[in-house]
Amino acid sequence: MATTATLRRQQMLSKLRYLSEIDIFKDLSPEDMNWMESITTMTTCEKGRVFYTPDESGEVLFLLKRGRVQLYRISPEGKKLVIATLGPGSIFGEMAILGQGMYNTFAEALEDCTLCVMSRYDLERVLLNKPQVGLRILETLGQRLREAEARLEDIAFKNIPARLASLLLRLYEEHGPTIEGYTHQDLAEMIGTYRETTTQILNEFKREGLLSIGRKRLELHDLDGLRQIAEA
Amino acid sequence: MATTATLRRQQMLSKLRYLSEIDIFKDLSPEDMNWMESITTMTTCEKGRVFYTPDESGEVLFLLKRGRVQLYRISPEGKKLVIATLGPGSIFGEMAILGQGMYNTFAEALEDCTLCVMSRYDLERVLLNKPQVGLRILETLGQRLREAEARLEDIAFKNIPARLASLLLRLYEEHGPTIEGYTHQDLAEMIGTYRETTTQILNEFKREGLLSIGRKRLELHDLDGLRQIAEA
DNA sequence: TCCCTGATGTATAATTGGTCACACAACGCG
DNA sequence: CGCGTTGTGTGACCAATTATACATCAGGGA
Repeated sequence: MATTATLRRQQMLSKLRYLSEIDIFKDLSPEDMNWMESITTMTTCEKGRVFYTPDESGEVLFLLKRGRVQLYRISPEGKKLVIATLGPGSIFGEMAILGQGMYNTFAEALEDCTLCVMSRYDLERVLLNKPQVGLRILETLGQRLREAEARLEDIAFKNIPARLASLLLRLYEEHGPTIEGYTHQDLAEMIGTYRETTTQILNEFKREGLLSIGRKRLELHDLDGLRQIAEA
Repeated sequence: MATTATLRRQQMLSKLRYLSEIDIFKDLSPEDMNWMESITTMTTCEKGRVFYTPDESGEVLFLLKRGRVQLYRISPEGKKLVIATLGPGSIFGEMAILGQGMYNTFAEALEDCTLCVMSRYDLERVLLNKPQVGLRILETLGQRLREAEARLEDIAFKNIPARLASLLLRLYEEHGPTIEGYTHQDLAEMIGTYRETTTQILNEFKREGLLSIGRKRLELHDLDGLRQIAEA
């Protein structure tokens, strides 16, 4: 039954991921789209650029059209924790609608990105005129809330191996069995631990035949084994 | 500067708390309100009742009119983690709009509650017809997201004393310097640790003159001291 | 090619916090 | 008032992680 639960969870995550791809504006008419175009500013942002930091106060909403973005926080000691990794179709800076910036949060482009920027005021106008858009936003917000709460549970209940296994399974959903482009450091920041610890656990996993390791490259072999570890 | 940051945070939390009191429907006309009444089911729920469990599949949205509700999850080992404590005006089960239940989550009435229940379908109708309502919901959802992410940060970066101090400061915002009605067990569940550990730390705090302890009762004396501990 | 830098491997001490096992105190109810 | 239940206090022990300190390795650019 443990396995059933995990399976169900995997399916759920797939679905969520799918939902995140939904275009917020997909059910607007062409004229409405034109209107939207006219009030939003479209910008691009090269890979690696940190385009939002806690001190900038701009009350804006970002719509990610292309590329991937990482939101993270930095502890007083300089430790980094990745809060969310967002793909095309995502909305963030939603807190703008609360009249609050993304307190404490940095946003960094993981790839070259295209994004729309809206002011709080314009957002409100759009929402009042095009309720469907509100529904879509509600969906993506709800998704992020669920992910955040799930991670809260993970980090509170699970030990590091379980968290790492969870993470690998999530990455599997996105990338398939070959996960490239992440350093141990990156992985560590996503589960809130040390790079050294991550290396240790990965090697344990390797010893158990769950995966094989290359430079910035992981190959998952035994998904069920990982799922079992992720349970604890 | 550490103190400044904390102060800013406290103010922020106050504001959030205030926002959470907003009535979702406050800018509807009386006729609209009647319409709302007609499509929602109003129920009451006595203190202590667990009125939502993970196995019930009902795709519903709850609107809390009166009382307080606690959302929590239970680990496979039976450990409990409080995800959120909600007051009047809160919305939950929002995941209904995603076509997903509150996976894994229990909802329990901390006090006698009055709540409205809506189906997913009705919710959509309301949102499309009354965009202001969508805005309000977006606000409260955003607030919960922010709280969840803040807790994620806490639990990832801070040690138990810091988390406990944080919690006490949050409770201070709600109850003032005298915090009653919480057992050590309750506090432990909110920060994701053991009752024994909580007792230990509380006594340390007492020794340092930060607070005094009674049965189900805490009296905060040195807020700045607590803030300082909460930083780490 | 050589060197520099980023990435990975490992070992070790120091702590924290989890876990178990009780003793005791306060309250509430018959 | 006595007793069971619930809340609190503490100690011992131990496993998991932190934190620190290097060694090594791979790849890319000068």
